[in-house]
Amino acid sequence: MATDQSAPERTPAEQHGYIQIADDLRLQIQNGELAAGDELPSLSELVQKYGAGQQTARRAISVLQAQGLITSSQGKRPVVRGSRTRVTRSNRQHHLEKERIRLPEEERRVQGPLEDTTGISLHDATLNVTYREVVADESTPEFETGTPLLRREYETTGKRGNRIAWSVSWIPLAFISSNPDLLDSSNEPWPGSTQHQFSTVGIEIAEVVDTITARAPDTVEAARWGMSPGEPLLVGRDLMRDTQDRVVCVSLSQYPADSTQMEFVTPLPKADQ
Amino acid sequence: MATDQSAPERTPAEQHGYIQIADDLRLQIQNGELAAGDELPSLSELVQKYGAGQQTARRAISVLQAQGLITSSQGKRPVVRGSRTRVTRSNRQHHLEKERIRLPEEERRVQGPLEDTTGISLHDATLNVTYREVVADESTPEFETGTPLLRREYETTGKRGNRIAWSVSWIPLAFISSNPDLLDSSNEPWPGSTQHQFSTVGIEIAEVVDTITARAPDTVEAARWGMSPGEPLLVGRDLMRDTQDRVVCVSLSQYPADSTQMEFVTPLPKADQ
DNA sequence: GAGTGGTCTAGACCACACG
DNA sequence: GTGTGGTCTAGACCACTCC
Repeated sequence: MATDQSAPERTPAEQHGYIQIADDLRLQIQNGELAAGDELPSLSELVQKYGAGQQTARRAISVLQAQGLITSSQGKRPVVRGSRTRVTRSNRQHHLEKERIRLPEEERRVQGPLEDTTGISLHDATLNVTYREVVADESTPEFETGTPLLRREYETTGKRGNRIAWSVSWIPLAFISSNPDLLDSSNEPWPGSTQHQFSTVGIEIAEVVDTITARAPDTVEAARWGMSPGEPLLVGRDLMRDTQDRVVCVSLSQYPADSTQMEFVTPLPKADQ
Repeated sequence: MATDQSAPERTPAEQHGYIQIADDLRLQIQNGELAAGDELPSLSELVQKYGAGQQTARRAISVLQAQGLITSSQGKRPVVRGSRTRVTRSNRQHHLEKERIRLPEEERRVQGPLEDTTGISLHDATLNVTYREVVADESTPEFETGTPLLRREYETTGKRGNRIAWSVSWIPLAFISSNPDLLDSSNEPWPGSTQHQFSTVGIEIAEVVDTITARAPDTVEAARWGMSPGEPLLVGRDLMRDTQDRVVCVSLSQYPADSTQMEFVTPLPKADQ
């Protein structure tokens, strides 16, 4: 009976063979029986141990990979993934940038925005900036459709062309056209933050709203970031409001979740006595 | 030649058949040629169109599923997933809770923390609270190992037993043992927030730090939340500091990324003139 | 060269949806 | 009952790693 499905292993709780194998291995990983860096059993060992076909064992492995618990590559046994150290991206930065606005340019340059947000020094990375004039459409619902915008795209890539950081921002041209320097991408990296750029046209930022969510990357995105399967992409959409309560800048940024964490500090006013 | 791999379709750019099929369909989805709710071609149609084996076509479908672009179920063709509306979880809440502390109990009860954070009314949901006394270990690195803690677990489930919200928090017993009501889970849901609970023992919260990341759920988690494949889990770790700069509470919370977004508002101090 | 995972084909049975 | 996806087996070639 070549295709007899009623294998003796099957229990009502664990309906499918590949899930049973995957769960068994998963528990070993979560228990610590298999520690980070350890090798998993080879496919043929799994086939023998669980009495399953090779494709079933393969599928179990691919489930664990999708859950981000293991990595696997050709010619080598699958390996238990360790937790990577994450770069912290904090909203404390918003405050620091505001304080730095009034420093002279030399001091503002000391540590640029790239180091701040990525923790990576410029020696190993290339920043690529693209400015383009566009009009607001459904991708920028915060602005009325048709509003002329400056679209600035920042991509930081590592030595091997892998993406390290990426963001886009949109600013209504009307707010910044009074300072032509702001429209010229050859002035990047600007010594200071977006907040400082706004200060040169008399706009003061009063509030930043960050909205965070996450999603699975598609094939192209995963390849660009060098992400391993099972690793989500953190997606942030930020919005800056000025002291007149106008939305002056919207930005979209992405980070691989296994190497990034976002931190938000909320100071609470002291209770009045 | 049954196992001849050099199919005419293969180009150097698209090395593998299943990736080629998946990418082709992905582009159709991202272009809008296939809109949310539309059915994908059936497996046999894909087999015919791409001249591939059925398993290859299946694999392409499973890639799209892992990317969160489609849903698929037995007996029906795969369907393009629409973007779900997300519940916003905001740090504005931290401020609001602080203001509510001094209201009389009846007014505090008007809208409970559950509605605030989940947007779901209590009629459709069940809140399950578990209190336990534990000691600090490696899961609570913010406290010295061995410190006695109160561990409070909150699970909100929907009508069909599906998890809607979940969090755990740890509080050093020394801070709250002076008010025995705080140690008794039958007082839940407490009329007001954790901030209010601390106010009953003379502790005022000065700062909340939220740290956000994301990861793929494992089999059990995905089943508990009723998450579809390819949907990441947002994980938050929050920390409350009091006016004496002591860490008084640590909590861990999880949400399905496709139905949740986190919002953080950072007000910036006005520049002094 | 042996071990091992990655991809692919061919063929089968089962479970579910829909008319 | 027919269509359709979900699971499984058996067998094959390829690509990579390591000795």
